[in-house]
Amino acid sequence: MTVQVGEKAQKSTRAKWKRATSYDVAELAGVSQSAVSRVFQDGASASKQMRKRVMAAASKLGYRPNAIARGLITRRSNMVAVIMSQQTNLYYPEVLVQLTQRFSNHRIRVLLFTLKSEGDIDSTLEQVLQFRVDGIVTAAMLSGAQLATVQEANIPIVFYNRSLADIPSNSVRCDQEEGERWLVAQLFGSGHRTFAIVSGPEDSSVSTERTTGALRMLREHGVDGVTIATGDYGYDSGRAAFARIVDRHGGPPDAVIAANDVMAIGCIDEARESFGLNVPGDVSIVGFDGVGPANYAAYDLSTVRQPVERMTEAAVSMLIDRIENPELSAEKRVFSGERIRGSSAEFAADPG
Amino acid sequence: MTVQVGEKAQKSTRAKWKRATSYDVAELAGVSQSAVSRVFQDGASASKQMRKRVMAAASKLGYRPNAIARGLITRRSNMVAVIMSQQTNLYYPEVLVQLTQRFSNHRIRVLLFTLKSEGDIDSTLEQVLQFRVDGIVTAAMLSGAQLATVQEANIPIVFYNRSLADIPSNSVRCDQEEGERWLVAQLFGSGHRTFAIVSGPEDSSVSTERTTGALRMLREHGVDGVTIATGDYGYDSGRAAFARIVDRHGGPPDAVIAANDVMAIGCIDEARESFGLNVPGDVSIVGFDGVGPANYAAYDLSTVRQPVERMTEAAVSMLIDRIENPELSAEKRVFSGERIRGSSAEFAADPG
DNA sequence: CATGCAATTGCATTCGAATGCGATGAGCCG
DNA sequence: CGGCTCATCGCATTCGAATGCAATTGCATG
Repeated sequence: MTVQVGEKAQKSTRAKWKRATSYDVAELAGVSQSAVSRVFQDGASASKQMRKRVMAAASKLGYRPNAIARGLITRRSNMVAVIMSQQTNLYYPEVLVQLTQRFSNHRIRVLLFTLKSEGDIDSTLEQVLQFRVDGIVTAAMLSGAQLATVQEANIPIVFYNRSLADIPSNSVRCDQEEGERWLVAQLFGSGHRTFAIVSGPEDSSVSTERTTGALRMLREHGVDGVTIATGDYGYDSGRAAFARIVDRHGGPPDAVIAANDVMAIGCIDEARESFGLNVPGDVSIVGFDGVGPANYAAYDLSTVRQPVERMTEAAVSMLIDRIENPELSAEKRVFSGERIRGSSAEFAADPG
Repeated sequence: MTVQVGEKAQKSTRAKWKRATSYDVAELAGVSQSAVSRVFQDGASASKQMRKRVMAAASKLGYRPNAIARGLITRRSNMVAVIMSQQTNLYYPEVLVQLTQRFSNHRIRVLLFTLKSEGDIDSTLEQVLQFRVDGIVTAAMLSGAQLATVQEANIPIVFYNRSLADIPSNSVRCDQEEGERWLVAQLFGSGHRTFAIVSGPEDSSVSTERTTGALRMLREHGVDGVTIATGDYGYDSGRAAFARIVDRHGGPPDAVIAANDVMAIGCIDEARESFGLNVPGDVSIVGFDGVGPANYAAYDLSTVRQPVERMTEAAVSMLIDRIENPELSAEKRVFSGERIRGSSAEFAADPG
C-alpha cells in the first residue's frame, strides 16, 4: 500500500511490468479514477490543485492515457485509414505526407494500407473496418458493393482522384480529362497531326480517365488511328512504350501523350538515345502530374500539375466534417490542374 | 426477442445504429458470447457446426470483430508505428510501401507518423506511446532520453538508417561511410584532385554520416580545403549549391560529391545549363541512394544504391522478433550499398 | 447566518472481446 | 456397460478509461 518514489525504479527491473493505469495514478494521488480521467481530457472540469496532484502522480508513474481503452468507450479511435495503391504512393509521396500532417493537426492518426494491385481490396477493407477507424481516404477504386459495405458500417469515406459515377459519394479529384484536353489542344493548335498515347496500368482508373480524355479530344479534332501503348507508370515502361510506338507507327508520331510524367521522361530518353530524335524538334512529348523530375532541366516537361496541397486539404476537411456530422450529404470537389508549358513539346503561343 | 432477417434492413434506417457486437451474434445464434469470440480466433476450439451457426449469424448482422476491444484485453494492438521525417518519405517512398506490405503479411498494421523536421519528436513520441503500438520503426533520430522513454514503456524499437553510438539498440542501416569512401576512392583513383561536397540538412544524421565519411576519406588521401555547400535534399537546392561552389571555389572543382541523388542531379543541370560545362568531362558528380531518377538516361548517376528490399525485410523481422520475444538482446545490422558506375563521373577502370 | 447556485468530485456502469475454469457430452476402450 | 479422456461450451471476470448522476464543497448573496 505504501507507494513511494522508489516504485518507479522497480518498473524496469520487474520482469513482467504492467504500464501504469489511471487507477494507479488515482491511488497514488489519493483521488478517484474518474478524476484522473478528467484531468487528461480537454473540456472536463477539474480544479487547479486536482490537476497538479494528478499530474504529479502521473509523471511519477510515467502514466499515459491508453488510447485503445479510450477508443473503446468513446467509440472514436482517432484514426483514419488511408488506402493507397502501390503506384499512388510511389509517385505521390507528397500526398501521403500531406494527408498525414494535416490529419495530425486535428489530432488524428493515419493507419496506412497499401495495395499491391487495385485487386486485393476486399481483404484490406475488412481489416480497415475491424480497426474501427473514424474515416477513410482511399486512392484506390472501390466497387459499388465495397462502398456499400463501408457505408453500412457508417464510416465516412472520401475518394482521392477517383469517383463513382451515379453513386453519391465524397470525392476530391483533379480534372484529368480537362487537363488532357488542354494538352491535346495545345499540341493540335501548334500543328501536330499524328499522335500516340502511352497509357498506364489497365486497372488504374486515373490512367483510364486520362487516356480516354485525350482520345475523345483527339477524335473531336478529327484525329483517328492513334497508336496506344501500355506502360506501368514506370520509367523503363515508358522507354519500351516509345520503342513500340515507333515500331507500330512506322516512325515517330508528331506527339506522344503519356499518362504520367515518369513515362513521358522515359519516352524522351528513348527518343533521344535510341532513335537520335530531337525533343521537341522531331517529336513532342507531354506528361501529367507535375511532380519532381518533371521540371528537371534535362526534361522540362509540358504537363499538368495536380494541386496536391489544395486537394489534400480538401480531402482532410471533407472527411473530418463527415466524421463530426455524419448526416452531411455527399459532395464532389474537382480541381483544375495547373497548366505547365515546358520545352518538351511545341505548343501554341501563349494567349494574350 | 424475435430476431429476424428483416433486422438487417432496419440498420440503415434507424438513426443511431450500433454496430453488431459479439453479444448480438451470440444471441441470434443462440450461443454464448465466448463461443462467438472463439470462432473468430485462430487457435481456439470450436466445433464445425458451431462455426457454421456463428458465421451465419455474423454475416446476417454484418458483424466484424472489434480490433480495438480485442487490443484492450489482449494487450496487443497489432499496430506498429512508423516514424519518418518528411524528407525520408519524399525520397524513399519505397521504404514506406515495403514496410507496410511486409508488416501486413504478418497481420500487423502501420500507424504513420511524419515529422516536419526531426525536431518535434517529443510530441509525436507521446502520441505513439498513447496508442500502445506493439513496436516502432523510426527513420528519425531519437535522443538518449527519448529512447529511454520508449524502452521504459517496454516497446521494441528499430532504427532505420540511424543508430545511437554506445547505446544498445536495434538498427538496420546502409553503410553510408563505406559507400562514400568507395565513391571518393574511385574519383581520386581516376585523377580528380579538387573536391566539393553538397551536404543535406544539418539535422539529418544520414547527411552527416555521408559528408563526414567523404571528408575523412579525402583527408586520408591528403585532400584538404574541400568546399562545402548545404542543401535541403531537393533539386533546386542542388542547383543553388553548385552555383555557390563554383563561386567560392573560383571555378568548378574536379568533382562534386552530393549527399543524395536529387541534389546531384541538380548539380548536373546547373553545371550544364548555367555554366555550359560537360559532365563528366569538366566536372564529375556523384550522388547517393540509387533510386528513381538516378538512372534516367540524361543523368546516369554514379552512386551507391541502398538495398531497400533487404533493409526493410530486416527491419520488419527484427521488430517482430522483439515483439514476440522482448528478452532478445539488441542487434545492429549494417548493409553495404550497391556500387553503381554511371556516366556522371569519370571513374577508375573496372578492376578485373 | 441561512440559502442558492455552480463548480468539483466520486460511484458505478459501460464499451466489446478474450480467457481461466468448471461443466457437459461424445467417443473410445476394455 | 462403466470409466476415462478430450474436445467443446458457458459463466464470470478482465482489460483501461469515460461519463451520467448524485453528493459534496465553495462562494456569493440577502
